[in-house]
Amino acid sequence: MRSDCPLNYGLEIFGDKWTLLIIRDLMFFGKRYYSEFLESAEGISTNILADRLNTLEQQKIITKKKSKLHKQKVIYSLTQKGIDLLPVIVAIGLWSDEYADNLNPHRDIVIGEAKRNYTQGIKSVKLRLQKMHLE
Amino acid sequence: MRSDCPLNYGLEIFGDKWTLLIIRDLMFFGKRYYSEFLESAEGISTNILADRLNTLEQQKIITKKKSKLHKQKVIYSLTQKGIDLLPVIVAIGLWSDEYADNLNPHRDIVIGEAKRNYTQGIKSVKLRLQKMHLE
DNA sequence: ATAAACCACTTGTATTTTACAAGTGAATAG
DNA sequence: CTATTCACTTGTAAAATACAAGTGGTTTAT
Repeated sequence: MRSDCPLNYGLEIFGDKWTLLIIRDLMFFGKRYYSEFLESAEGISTNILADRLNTLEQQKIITKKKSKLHKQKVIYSLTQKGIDLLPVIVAIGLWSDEYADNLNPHRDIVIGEAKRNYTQGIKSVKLRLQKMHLE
Repeated sequence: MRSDCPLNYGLEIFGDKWTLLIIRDLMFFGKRYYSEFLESAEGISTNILADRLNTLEQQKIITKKKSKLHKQKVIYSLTQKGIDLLPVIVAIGLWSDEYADNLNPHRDIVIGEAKRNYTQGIKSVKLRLQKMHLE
């Protein structure tokens, strides 16, 4: 670790161009399989995806388990630590909504209530996520 | 741009291990000079710092101007777009407070009121920042 | 039963980014 | 006039990323 600054702690884990996109896919788009992450618009490559999934598992932000129905499929899920990244993703999304043009508005994902004061929105989406990712 | 996702917009600009640390230094530690950013604990190298400062200026997140008192010094300041990154930094900080050990608590920077619902905290720090960075 | 396709990766290599050390030129201090 | 400060730039080695191809089990189709 480079310092004891909390911002730095986060950045050392997900300070890159891909990690939070994987979290987003788990969080908002309900993706769970390796192949599903590959389909996302940004076009992550296979080795980078494998690397990030491993790091996220080590950091206990996601868990990995084999599907019992399809033995060759691996199911990735968010842990509580992962779900708690929601405010980070929301904050970035709202900032981008404000300053970028021609984006698919973040509002559609976070829902209107969250715009002004998104604490409540975060709580409700969190609850939904906690139920959703049991399998 | 890799996609029209708002999260991705943000990540393409500050999705790395250094950019938000520079914003933090401007925002919380009142740093304004190139040499001051170099002094931070994480140890950014000179070429990376120069590169990030340029990108941030292009993105209109910071402005650059020569000091009138010291002609060899350059003053960096946050624009409104930069100040509005506060919620992102706060969100990362609070997450880290929750999940990392032995960190210098983010609370000390964001102040107690911000913990539960940091919207108000964000507003007050924002106001201070807007006044502070006029020169 | 066998072949084809699927799935989650791994491997190899070229390209890009980062880290580290040193250097530059203008400005200021002694 | 000399030394130091300041904001960088440059060169190069090391690391990370991108792209293409391959691997080894698993499931599907015939």
